[in-house]
Amino acid sequence: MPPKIKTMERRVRVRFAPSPTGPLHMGGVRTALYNYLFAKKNQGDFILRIEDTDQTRYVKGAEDYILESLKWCGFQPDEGPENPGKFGPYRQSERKALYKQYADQLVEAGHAYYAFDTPEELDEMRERLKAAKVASPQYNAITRNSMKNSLTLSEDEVNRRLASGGPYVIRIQIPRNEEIRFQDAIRGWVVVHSSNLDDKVLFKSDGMPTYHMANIVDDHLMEITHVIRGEEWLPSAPLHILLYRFFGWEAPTFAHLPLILKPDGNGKLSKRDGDRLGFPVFPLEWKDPETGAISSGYREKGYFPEAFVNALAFLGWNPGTERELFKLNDLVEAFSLERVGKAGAKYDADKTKWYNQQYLREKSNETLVELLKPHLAAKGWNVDAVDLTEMVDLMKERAVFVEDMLEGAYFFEAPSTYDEKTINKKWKENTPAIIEKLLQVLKGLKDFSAEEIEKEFKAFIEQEGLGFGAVLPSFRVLVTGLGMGPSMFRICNLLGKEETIRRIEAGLTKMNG
RNA sequence: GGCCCCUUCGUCUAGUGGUUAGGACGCAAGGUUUUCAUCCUUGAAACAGGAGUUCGAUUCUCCUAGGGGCUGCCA
Repeated sequence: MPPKIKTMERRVRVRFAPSPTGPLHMGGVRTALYNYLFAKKNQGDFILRIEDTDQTRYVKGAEDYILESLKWCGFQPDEGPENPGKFGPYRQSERKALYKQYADQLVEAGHAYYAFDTPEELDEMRERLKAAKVASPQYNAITRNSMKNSLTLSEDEVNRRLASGGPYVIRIQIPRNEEIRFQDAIRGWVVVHSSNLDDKVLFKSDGMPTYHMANIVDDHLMEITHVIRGEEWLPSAPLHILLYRFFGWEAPTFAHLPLILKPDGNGKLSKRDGDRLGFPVFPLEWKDPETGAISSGYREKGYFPEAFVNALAFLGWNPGTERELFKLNDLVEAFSLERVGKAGAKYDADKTKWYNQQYLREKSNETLVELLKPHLAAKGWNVDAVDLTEMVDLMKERAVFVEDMLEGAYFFEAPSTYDEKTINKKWKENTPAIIEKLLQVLKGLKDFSAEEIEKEFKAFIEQEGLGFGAVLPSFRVLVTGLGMGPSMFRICNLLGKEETIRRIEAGLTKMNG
């Protein structure tokens, strides 16, 4: 036998398919991230498709929010509503006309049927089954026989109802007794018996397809090769497999991602968690158009996108090495679906802060100055007199966020209060006299460099027979108002001789008074 | 309730049929530092439980427990 000819590998195409029902939360961002990483790793396409088939849940601004979030994170779709490829349109609402024929096709083939039951009748059926202690009350192979549909009604009646223009839905007809199996890229074989599936609505009475229908049709038409989505979709994957089979289409590879869980109690992290847990669940700040309520975002909280993305990537995936710091392009290189875990991961907000600290320290002083400037401007400080590069160099080691460097307020204005704890502990009876002497030493300095100040300071305390602890804290608090901070000598140098002396004199006066 | 998925330090995780079960965050101690932070060193901290397979199971199988998801004309 000749060897099997290996067909040309299809170009990898993945999609991120959020519904615009509000801001995208971090779980959604991670799903988008993994899709992007997988696509880029395999030289494929990352597609954004807006799943807005539920017109009642549409939220204004949500789509823009999604786009902006992806942009902030650094992974933008190769095709999407904003930059259509040849598979458009990329909003399902704009593809509406397309779906009906596929639903009809299924009806004709005997894989789907019309159903006319009202919502009340459906409720009633579920209640009845519940009362009868049926394990899973659902519209299925058993119950559909006692409902109003094209399987139970006469052909005439069905035609009459359809012709009347009255509401109807199209439901899939799940086969009675068969095992549906598929191989998930993350979980291996998943097997479900068809008797556990229900006759899901494929086509709604408002003329829109449901997610199940639209997602299969669009993934096929858009030539999606891999469906990478959250684990919450796992239970409906068999339904999707069945649909591919009924249409006679090749199913894409499925990969169901583990969920991101709340760090406290239990359950998956959800939009509703907002700021309740002490950290944002959204990439960007979101203002609810209805209530005006604001939910904080990582961007506005001062997180770097690379820190946010790095932290997200490591929630459920790891490279198998001990390296922790990966920027987006590093992630692309290292990523593989095989290394995605199966179990849900509790989100650790502290770890994200740590990532932020790492990335902050990695940035150049010049970059940090630029990032800090808007914050300084907001404070209304005159920053011209201060060497900001030096200031940032002093402050960055102790900062997690750019904004933390604002602790160095004393570079721009003399302290108005003095840290009480330091005063109580360090300001002794003889302190004014010591500071007075120190002041004279400083006044006598020609060279006000940090090195020179340090040298003279040390000589001074030695001569006086004092320890650092007896002088420096008081010195610091007079100049900066604080009991802690970076090198005093560098601070003085940065402030300049004149300003340093002025502050000490002012402080001495204040303390004596 | 039913169905499906999952289970290594507090958290994120690496790992192998025979390892001192490794790393990171966090925590604690010590060192450096005038101080805080940084940095360095050290430490405490895990294979859910029970059977089975095996010379040997954290690793393979089954059961139990626990956790999670789904159970809509929502996605």
